[in-house]
Amino acid sequence: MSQAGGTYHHGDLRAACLRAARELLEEDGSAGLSLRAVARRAGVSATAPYRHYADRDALVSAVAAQGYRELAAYLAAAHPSPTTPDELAAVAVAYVRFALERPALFRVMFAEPCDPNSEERVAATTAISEYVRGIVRGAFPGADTEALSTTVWALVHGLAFLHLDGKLDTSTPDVVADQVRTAVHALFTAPAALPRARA
Amino acid sequence: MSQAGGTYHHGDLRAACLRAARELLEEDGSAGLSLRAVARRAGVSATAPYRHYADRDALVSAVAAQGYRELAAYLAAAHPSPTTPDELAAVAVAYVRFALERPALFRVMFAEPCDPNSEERVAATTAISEYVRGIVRGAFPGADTEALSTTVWALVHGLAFLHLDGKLDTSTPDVVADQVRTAVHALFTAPAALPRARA
DNA sequence: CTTACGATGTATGCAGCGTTCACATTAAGG
DNA sequence: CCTTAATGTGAACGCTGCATACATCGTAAG
Repeated sequence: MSQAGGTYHHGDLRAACLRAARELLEEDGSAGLSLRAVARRAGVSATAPYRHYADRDALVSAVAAQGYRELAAYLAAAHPSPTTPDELAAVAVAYVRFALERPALFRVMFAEPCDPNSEERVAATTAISEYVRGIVRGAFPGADTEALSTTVWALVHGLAFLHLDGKLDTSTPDVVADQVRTAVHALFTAPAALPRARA
Repeated sequence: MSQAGGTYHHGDLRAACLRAARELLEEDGSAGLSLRAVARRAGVSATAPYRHYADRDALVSAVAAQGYRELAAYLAAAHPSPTTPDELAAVAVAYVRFALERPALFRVMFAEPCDPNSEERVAATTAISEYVRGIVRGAFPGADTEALSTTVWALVHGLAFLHLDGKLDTSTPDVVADQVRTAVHALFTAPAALPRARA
């Protein structure tokens, strides 16, 4: 099944479309991600992808979901289970670096109106949300997990987007990393004050 | 000049296109923002807008720039020159509310690859950047203004985006406002620790 | 072995989009 | 009044997403 001769049936068009979409995304940005271009790259007729994706949005959602999974892996690789502020900052740096290394993908993941139709996409996003929550819970058992998770995720996410939009200095990766570390440390020098936050 | 009969020359097509674009954005989201739709709404031929905007991106940039100016005014209206954490939190709440009230516009402003070609757009963004810096400088004279500005803007910006993408609870405006206030206060209970941040 | 069937890919066609170009109309100034 | 530059029009090109009807193939029952 996985072996495709290449005559009429492709073999695994679904995966091939995803691959092609990722490539187009990196090459031409999200503007170049068209179903027809994907089909061309996969060496298949323009309408063939519709057998595997209901419409363009479905393909985009699949790409986004894959991006979420990769992001989770990327963060986990930065540090499996951070507890100290330094370790947490390392994960934050990884988050921003992920965004800057795959800007188009990151935009597809977050900057587009996310329809709650795609189960795959929703699952992937809640997974990363849980991941952040888990980290905060482990690192700051006394704090209001919910509020603190929101705060730290928002901070890191905002840093990623502002860098992506050129609103902050992105001259070198080191500069970026320092900005992120500074911001995260600013947050966690006052964990004791948080537990009183509203639910 | 401003009075247009309506015969052949429109009178102020440039402004009319902007208005139409804003309306389409609110009605159909950014997907519905097409040059042809703008032209139709302005009661003009499909190619007429090209006399005033080089291409679609130029129109979008103009819309974004207008959004930036409105955002600045919106924040200033929340509090002219905040100094206490509470006042600053009020501005932050306004920022997020702006995003949630005009989601499509906010996405156009930030979620799209911002080409540095549009002078108007760059000017508007640096203006708001300076605005944030000014607030931080006034509220926390002893801190590292640059780092702290980055941190607070990123936090608020991230909150806005996560809310926009449905990653946080947006059931009621009050819930949102509380989340924002909590996050901002978490930041500013530890201002004394910040001055040692790198430049 | 044959045959029918479901899954997969193709061909065609429609409407909408951004953009270009040649042309029409008009307001403004010498 | 007549020229000129600015502004709006119309047709046309290639691209897009998408729906529909058709072709091809693996497979499994008879």
